Amino acid sequence: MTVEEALQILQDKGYKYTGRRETLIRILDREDRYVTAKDLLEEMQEIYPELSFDTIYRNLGLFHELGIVSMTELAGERRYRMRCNLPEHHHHMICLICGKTREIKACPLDAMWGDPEGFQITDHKFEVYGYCQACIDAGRGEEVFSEQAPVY
Amino acid sequence: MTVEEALQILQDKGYKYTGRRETLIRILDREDRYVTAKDLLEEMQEIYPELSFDTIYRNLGLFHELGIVSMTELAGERRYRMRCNLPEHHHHMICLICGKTREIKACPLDAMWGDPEGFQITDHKFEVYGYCQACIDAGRGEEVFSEQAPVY
DNA sequence: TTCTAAATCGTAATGATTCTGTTTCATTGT
DNA sequence: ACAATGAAACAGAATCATTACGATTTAGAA
Repeated sequence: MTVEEALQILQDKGYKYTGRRETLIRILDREDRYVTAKDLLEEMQEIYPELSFDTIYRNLGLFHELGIVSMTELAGERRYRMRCNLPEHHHHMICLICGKTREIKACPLDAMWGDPEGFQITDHKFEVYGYCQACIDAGRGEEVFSEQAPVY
Repeated sequence: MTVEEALQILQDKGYKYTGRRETLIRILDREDRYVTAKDLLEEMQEIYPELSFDTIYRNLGLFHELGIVSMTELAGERRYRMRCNLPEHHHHMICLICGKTREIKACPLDAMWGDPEGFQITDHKFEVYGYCQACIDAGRGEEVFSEQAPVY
């Protein structure tokens, strides 16, 4: 998903253009990895110091609804990223340190034959977690997700 | 995982036996599906009216650490269940209405050849969501997870 | 039975997310 | 360009799940 495509979607659906929305989309695009609402707020506040969480959440909610962003939970925290542009259905490897992702083209559901007996499938999640080369090389590993959110 | 096995693990690791712990384990075992901490508190309070959330979370944390319970997030809420007893690694289909699970023996990672270039895998998640036959037959669908936690 | 550390209680703190009332602003029609 | 309209944003409070803390109780060992 490019910035332009995202803005186009908003316009097509009749949502208003605002500088905040465009900026938020640009930040998501630039980050290109899973980040928290707080991360986004802090980046937004460099430009709009008065910006409130409300605006972040409201827009993330809208963007998610419109398929502009993806959401997942890592180490007990919700994280968001610009939905990636690969048109085909696919999955991701996610770096637990920096949140960057890498595509996995195969989908395990393809290996199953439709709905199993007595269960109607509506959705699924396949995510592989670990460390990306950049984080390994940089010796990172204790910073970002390290204080592993309490297990419960 | 049976109640006895769970209690044995606690004893082996030197944790104290308490009626509350045993009761919590028995409830988890009886439920045999993903439930919220609140669900557990309410069931526990039928027996121990004074029981606090602290006790629920502290024990769930401990149990999770010891591999007695599994945790996942459905519709924005953390849910817990007694870890199932299948000894081999496997995954689950999860009913979005009642939280019951069904095993999937295959693991998509088996289809991959070790770590991909430049990514060190530490963990993964594969879950299939939908509706179980019992919930379909009972015409459920609007109750349990229906007020879909806001998308964001 | 006594002692000690662990477990629990009671309650407060935290932190993320959501909501409400008011104000500002983008868009549309004049 | 200007005013009207409704959406978006603001400010701050409310809510909810989760975690933390000091005091008390209890399990298990001596």
